[in-house]
Amino acid sequence: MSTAAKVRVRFAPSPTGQLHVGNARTALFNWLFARQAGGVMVLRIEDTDVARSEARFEDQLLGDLKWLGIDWDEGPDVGGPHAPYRQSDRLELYREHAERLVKEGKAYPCFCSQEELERDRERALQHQQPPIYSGKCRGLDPEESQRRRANGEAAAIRLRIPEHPIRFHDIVHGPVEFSNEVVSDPIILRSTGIPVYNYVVVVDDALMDITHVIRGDDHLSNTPKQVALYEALGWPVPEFAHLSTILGSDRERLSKRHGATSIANFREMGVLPEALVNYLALLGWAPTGGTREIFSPEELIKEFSLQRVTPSPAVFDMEKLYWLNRHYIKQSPPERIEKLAEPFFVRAGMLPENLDEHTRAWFSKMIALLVPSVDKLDQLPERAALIFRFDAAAAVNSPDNAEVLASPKTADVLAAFAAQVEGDSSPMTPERFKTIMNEVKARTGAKGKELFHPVRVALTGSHSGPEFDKLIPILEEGSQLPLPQHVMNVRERLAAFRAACGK
RNA sequence: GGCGCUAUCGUCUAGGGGUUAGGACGGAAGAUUCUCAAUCUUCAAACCCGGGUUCGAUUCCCGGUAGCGCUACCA
Repeated sequence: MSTAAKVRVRFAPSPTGQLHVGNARTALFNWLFARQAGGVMVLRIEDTDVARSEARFEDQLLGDLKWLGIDWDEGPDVGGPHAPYRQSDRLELYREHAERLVKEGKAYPCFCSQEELERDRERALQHQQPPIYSGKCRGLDPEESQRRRANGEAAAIRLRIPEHPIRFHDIVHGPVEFSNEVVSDPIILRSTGIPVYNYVVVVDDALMDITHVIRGDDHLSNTPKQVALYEALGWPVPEFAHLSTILGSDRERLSKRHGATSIANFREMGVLPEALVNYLALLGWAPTGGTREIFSPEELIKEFSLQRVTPSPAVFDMEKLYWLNRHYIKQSPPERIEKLAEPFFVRAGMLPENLDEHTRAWFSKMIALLVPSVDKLDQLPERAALIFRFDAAAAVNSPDNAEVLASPKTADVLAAFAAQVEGDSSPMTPERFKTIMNEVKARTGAKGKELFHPVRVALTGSHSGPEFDKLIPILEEGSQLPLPQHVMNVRERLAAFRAACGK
């Protein structure tokens, strides 16, 4: 291939379901490669499997890719010089080239019935032989075949596999060689006239001038057939790059069984797209030196290299994704996180549909308080339970609090704290809280944990939690806001807690 | 069954004929804080097995094993 040839890659998903992380990673590597080379990214929809393809999946697919920040220069939605970009719209093309191959003697009609083939196959398997096509119709006289077809006899079209080993180059695996003995003449056009995937993909890739085929390594074993097809069709063979499989923690192919696997799942969990992109890039690829982990999409475009892609399969590690997600959440402008987090709170019944100015300002403070402790945005409402769902009775009865509540100083501390709070109706500010605590400390002699833990339990229901300095204003201001769920302020909490203790 | 691909800490990986085999996630410990989270510091943790080549293999070659994939008128 000449170096002047413009890089053209394609991502060719089937619209049969959600975009899976494995495919997303393939799309990403294609995109990174294209953008780095200043090449063209093509999106092609492989919808020849009519039974499983659905239009709504195609829309989702495009949406998921866009969400990840992956764009394309040619595709079903934007068109392009090689349109159409949906295989179902290209059927005529496939038939045309198949007939051409037959005419040139590079392919031939096969009249074997499916039952017959199935029998052969089973027999071969029983005798522990490779179940390859017998070649029965290979030697049929072309004119005779032509006549039978003209008479309406159903025939599939098979490619004649050459009598020599098939070699090709793979950027991540190096040179690959397959013996032709094991690649029996594949069917390219079914007797129904519907073309077969391995054929279609070659016609499309060739006609779309794809220079680099970057895809999952489940296609590696299909590649010899495809190479034979390119050669039979008289088209240049592209470069290949077969990406390893992504596995689950049990080293089995990643599936729904392993939890979140679709891009939509991650989006709904509150994983940021740049975190997912960064993580996916690191699955199977590492930069020179191998020590850097954080990459923006722009940096990935600069650094990425197919030559540095590992051939070995990688286990998807949710913890590392979370680490990156935490990183990007902290890096983000707070307004962005607030905006993304808002729906989670609305859904949890903690926020109204539309926030007024005061509520928004308050919400912003709360997010700042909660955000350091979450892996993903959907954990925010549960972290906010200490603000929205204070339950005095549960606090009193919780085994986690038993030790604190049984501690000798606790009763004194709480009594002194209550006396201070109740003896003064001025607003509860962090400063006032501090003053009160100092007073309680002086009166009871308690300090450190024995001072703070009882108060913490009484006000939040737990002996662990965020700093009071930040928490108190959120409680106080929250209690003034018209929220779907009332936020109890310090006085309310204390009263409820003491009442619960009394029982 | 055949063919193919793969094999470095638990995980993602760097490296490579002689190295203290590096980084990151996670784990552990410590610092900090009333506590949790965050943050910082430190620690533990790996070359699948067997042959060969070689003065020397984790690295190169062969075999084994294991995992995965393909073996369709699926994609």
